[in-house]
Amino acid sequence: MTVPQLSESTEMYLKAMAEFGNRDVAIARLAERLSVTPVSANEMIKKLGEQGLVSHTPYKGVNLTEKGRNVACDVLRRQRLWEVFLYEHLKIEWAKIYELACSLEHATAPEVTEALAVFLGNPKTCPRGNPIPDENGEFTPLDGVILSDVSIGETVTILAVNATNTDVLTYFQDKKLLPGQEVTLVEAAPMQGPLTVLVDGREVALGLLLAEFVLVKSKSS
Amino acid sequence: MTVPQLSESTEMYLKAMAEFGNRDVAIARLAERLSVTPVSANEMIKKLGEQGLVSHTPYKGVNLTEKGRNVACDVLRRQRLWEVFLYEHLKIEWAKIYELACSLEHATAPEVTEALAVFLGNPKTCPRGNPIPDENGEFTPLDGVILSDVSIGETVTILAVNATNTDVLTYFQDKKLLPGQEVTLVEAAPMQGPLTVLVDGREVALGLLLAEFVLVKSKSS
DNA sequence: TGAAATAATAAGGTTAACCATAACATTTTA
DNA sequence: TAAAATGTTATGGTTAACCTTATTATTTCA
Repeated sequence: MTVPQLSESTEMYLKAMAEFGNRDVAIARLAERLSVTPVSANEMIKKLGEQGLVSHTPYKGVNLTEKGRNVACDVLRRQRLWEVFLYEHLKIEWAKIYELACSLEHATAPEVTEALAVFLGNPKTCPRGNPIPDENGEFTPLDGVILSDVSIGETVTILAVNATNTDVLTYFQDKKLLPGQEVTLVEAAPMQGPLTVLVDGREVALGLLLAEFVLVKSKSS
Repeated sequence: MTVPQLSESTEMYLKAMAEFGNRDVAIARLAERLSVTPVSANEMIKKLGEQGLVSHTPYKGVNLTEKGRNVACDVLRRQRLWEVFLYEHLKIEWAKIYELACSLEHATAPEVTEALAVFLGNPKTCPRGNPIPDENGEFTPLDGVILSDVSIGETVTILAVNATNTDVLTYFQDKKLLPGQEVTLVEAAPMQGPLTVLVDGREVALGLLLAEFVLVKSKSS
């Protein structure tokens, strides 16, 4: 009790936008991601705009303002620190930590965030591979490409898995598509068909939408 | 996100009632404790009654039903486990842990609660001295008396400090009135005047309302 | 026992964050 | 370039948990 200056809902909108990257996002995409109707998202974006947290260009999309981005980075920091704790210390299943950490993040006072960071040894990345912003909101974005942009035959290492939905994460977990894992792109079916990748000696078919969640690093680069 | 079946508000009402002990509590007391108006508390109690969580006898008070008590014990378990974590592992100041743990408790899924208990080594008491219910909601109530019931000259050990307000807790912390501490009752001023207790070689004056928060164990018993 | 204190209820209001439906505006694309 | 798709706004509605200001009921105690 008595943590939030900004509502949980506000934090979720800002975090979702940050996860989309530093670019204009269609309100409809945001709405999808947050499981609300586009109308609701529109209302909310209007309020966030009035608070100077986002800027919305009609028919173009929304993006975070600097103020909004600062808040978002703080939320991401809390989220990802809790992910580390749940995974490393509580031994909770990889696929579940995103959702569980998400609940905790909104209930976390700054004091707890910083003490947690110290306890965890100021980790740089979360178990899903994403960088953890430092106390000033700074972090080095991952340098990688999405799996669907890799060429056939190439072998790459997974840097991060950016899904947030537990079912999707469970699928990645089952297929061993986890950060650090080496995968080889075997085939890309035509007409937006699935990619076939070789993971740990086994072939896995991945729809393009799923493949977009996977950020990889070429062995060469 | 996606933790609560019962609202945070519901959990707070039930927890507060559990903290009052297994007895009828005046709705006005509850309202005070939760910082809401008696009218609001009445409305809420009515709803909780409809859900079978509490039973209210007009002009007598409210108490938890068995169902309500089970929920409350679960909330207390989460609360107190987080207190242990914040105090023992994150090294957060004793006086602040109640409030910080309170925020976290409502965002904690059963899975996290149990993993946390294991991580902490299934502690039996929280840093404020209160027992932590086990996963079935069972716990042994403390066997002690409140400080204001101790006789003059007696030396006792503090079992628990039941305050929940951070300012009050800070006061106890400053005066070293913490679980495990030995204190001697020196004087009880007349007309509901303060108690004077000897703590760690220093005399401390404690209003009766404050003294009621302190549960102690006689050296003899 | 009757007045004061306390408790309960009634009535009407607020806020945040949703929802649906419908109308209107702009952009994309065939 | 017009129709389809997408995005925006308008309108009105819901829910939970609060609030205030009465009014009414019960209990306590002088």
